[in-house]
Amino acid sequence: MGRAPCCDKANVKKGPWSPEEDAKLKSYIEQHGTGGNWIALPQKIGLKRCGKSCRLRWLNYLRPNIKHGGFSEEEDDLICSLYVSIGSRWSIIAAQLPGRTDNDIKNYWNTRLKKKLLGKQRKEYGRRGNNSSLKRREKKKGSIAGEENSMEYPSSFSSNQGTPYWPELPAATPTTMMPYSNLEGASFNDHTSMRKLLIKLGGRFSDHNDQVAMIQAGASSLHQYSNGQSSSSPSQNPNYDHDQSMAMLSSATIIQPQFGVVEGGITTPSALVEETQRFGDPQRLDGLEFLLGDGIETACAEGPSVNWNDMSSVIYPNSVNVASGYGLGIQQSPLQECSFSNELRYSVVQ
DNA sequence: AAGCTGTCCAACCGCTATACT
DNA sequence: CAGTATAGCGGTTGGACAGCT
Repeated sequence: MGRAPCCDKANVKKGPWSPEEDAKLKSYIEQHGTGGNWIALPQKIGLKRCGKSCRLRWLNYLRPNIKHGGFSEEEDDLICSLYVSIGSRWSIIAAQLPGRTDNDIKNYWNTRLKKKLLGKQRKEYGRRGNNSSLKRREKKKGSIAGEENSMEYPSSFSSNQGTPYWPELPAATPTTMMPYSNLEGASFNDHTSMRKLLIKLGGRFSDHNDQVAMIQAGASSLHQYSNGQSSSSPSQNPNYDHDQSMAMLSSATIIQPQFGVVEGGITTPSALVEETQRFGDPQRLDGLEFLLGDGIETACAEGPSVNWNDMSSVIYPNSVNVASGYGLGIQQSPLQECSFSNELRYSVVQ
């Protein structure tokens, strides 16, 4: 038996909000606050709306300082980076983007960013025109499961169609792992938001090192686009190529082949699939399947849940070393420091 | 001009987590 | 500790709109 509905569905208005409803809700909350009870709120102010609907309307539209549309490139990058690091936890991502709502970011990702990334990725593949297997697959595309499928699962990452294409990356250097510190308004140097983020993630990341590793993953992906330039902030680096960065975020930075196979690390898509199959949490791969190929879906159909750190470590093999303390062979230096904040500062010494 | 198609986004739905009794 | 209520989250839907044929 299911739980009782949160409100009387028959007497509740649905659909778009009228300006009058907006005004009522807004003025009440501005004067009295929510009272800690959204369910009771619509009755108090005479709105024939579900409490959940009121909450959503307030949070996504009426709340002060809400920004709509006009995402900047830096915001794009941050969203991509965080998505790659933590997946579709939109509320956490939104917490790093002042004035943005989780719904907005989610919509933006689903309607634009995902396509943008895929577009860049395809462009990248296209640039490598000599890739004969790619050509074959492109030719074959029409006969495979239709255009939608090819959109979701770029052929070059398809695990069941021959050798996967591995983008080449410059080896990671300490400079490419510089902390993410210059992104205006959404920096991980924002101590408070960082703390909140960590607290929120606490339930999923079992210890401090895991948390730091995860965040480092997100931070480092932003700084690897600079191709080893010492000025690694997008806004500071005169050679920063946004298009290239997006393409790299979509492919190269996610899986880093230069690390090779290391103990405790997984560095190929097929290894990722295998590892995921072992731990088996398809949810953790949601949205990333387009990076990995359609083998994922069947590979992850069953099995117990796995901590996201498992995925994070797969995607960022350098980070897993920080978190778990093995596979040290791939660390860039004996002392690796992260300066998100004093409290989060850490070091790893072999 | 009309119909079709694709895109965008507000809002809903169902689920889990958390708080409360 | 168990049961229930509420908050919050992420996925999905459907309508409005724009562009194309």
